[in-house]
Amino acid sequence: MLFHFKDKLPQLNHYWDKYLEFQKRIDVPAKTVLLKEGTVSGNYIFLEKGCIRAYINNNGVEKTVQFFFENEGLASLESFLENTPSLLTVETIESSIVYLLPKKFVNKLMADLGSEPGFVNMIIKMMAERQIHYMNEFVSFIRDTPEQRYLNLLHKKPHIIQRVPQHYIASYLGISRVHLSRIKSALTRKK
Amino acid sequence: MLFHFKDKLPQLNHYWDKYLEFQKRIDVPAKTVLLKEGTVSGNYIFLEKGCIRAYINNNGVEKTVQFFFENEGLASLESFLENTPSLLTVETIESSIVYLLPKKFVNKLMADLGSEPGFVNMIIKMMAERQIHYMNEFVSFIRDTPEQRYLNLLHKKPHIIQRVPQHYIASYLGISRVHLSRIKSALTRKK
DNA sequence: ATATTTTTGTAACAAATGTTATCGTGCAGG
DNA sequence: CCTGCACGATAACATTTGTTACAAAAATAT
Repeated sequence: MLFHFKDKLPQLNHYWDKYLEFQKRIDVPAKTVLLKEGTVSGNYIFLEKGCIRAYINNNGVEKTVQFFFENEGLASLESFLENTPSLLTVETIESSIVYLLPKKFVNKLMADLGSEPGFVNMIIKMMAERQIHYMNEFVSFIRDTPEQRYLNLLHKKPHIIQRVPQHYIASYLGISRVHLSRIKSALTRKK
Repeated sequence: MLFHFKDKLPQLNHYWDKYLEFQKRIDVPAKTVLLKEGTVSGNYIFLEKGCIRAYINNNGVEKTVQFFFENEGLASLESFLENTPSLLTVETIESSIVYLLPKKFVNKLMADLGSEPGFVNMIIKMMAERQIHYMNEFVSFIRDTPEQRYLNLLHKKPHIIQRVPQHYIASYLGISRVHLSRIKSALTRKK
């Protein structure tokens, strides 16, 4: 659904640079919506500074699906590729600096680079990585208890826990914020 | 993680045919393990007849992740691409007829077809579809109650419910088989 | 046809998780 | 320096879901 991009292809920096002029650099406060659920994704979003979350709104209840930090890029893959309305809303958590690259330039870029040796393999590898990422998230949801999921996050992505407000993390873990509080206090008591 | 293959590329049937001789056709009874958790995936698996499930074993408890039916193919993408041990076990539900295509021929096939016009785009599109599939599964887990997930399955993939034993479906929905029974009886009472 | 295994339903109880409400803390904006 | 507001902890209670156990029905093997 969402995929990283720019940082995966450092050896093509000279290509990226050709597109820099088409990007719009914007400086936005916290809680700014960059892509709204129900609209068609028009930009590839690259995050220079700050912190973003993607969430799905289920009759008033927001369920966070993913977090993004410095030097990560994203697009709603489904919406981007198929011009369908996005299921997700993308919103800043902190005040952030982002670059927006309109879709038509992304398409041009893909066309330009299609013949570049190794480019296609890189794209495939990138996509495989994203797929494996979601597969693992999915399996973890099926297999692990919320406590285990919290501990996984703590060990594998401590920066998320340090930087993101706890109620967003709770919704990312699929639990209520009260329950996450309980899990945390149970863990400190165990130690 | 798992991806369909052969049925997506009918216009390349003459290519596939070149590889048919390398495939092994086997006829196996129900509950035959085709790929065991912890081993490296060595074959692309194509299902001619029957029914297969992929599951992950969590200290004795099996969690079903996906079902496959006639004319669907699969490989543990992660294990296949990266030669890592598979997280999943793949096992027949009914007695089935499957074709196994060893990985080295799949690799050869990819190399042979790499220059074929449109082939790469097709691969990318296929992978995007798989990614969107897992994304949707993932979102559904976060967003929907077990009852909603059951109803989704009932409406969108009724063949699964008709054909697969209920306790596998329960584990696919992420709930106990008792709870699925409760959901079903609650639904019939509502009607 | 009979025996055996698999699958399903249901009840009773236990554990996990959600909901609502309240309180305290810290931080951002006036 | 205040004053809200966002955030997090906790308690009490409600609901959901899991677990275990048992029985019946259905499928499969002998």
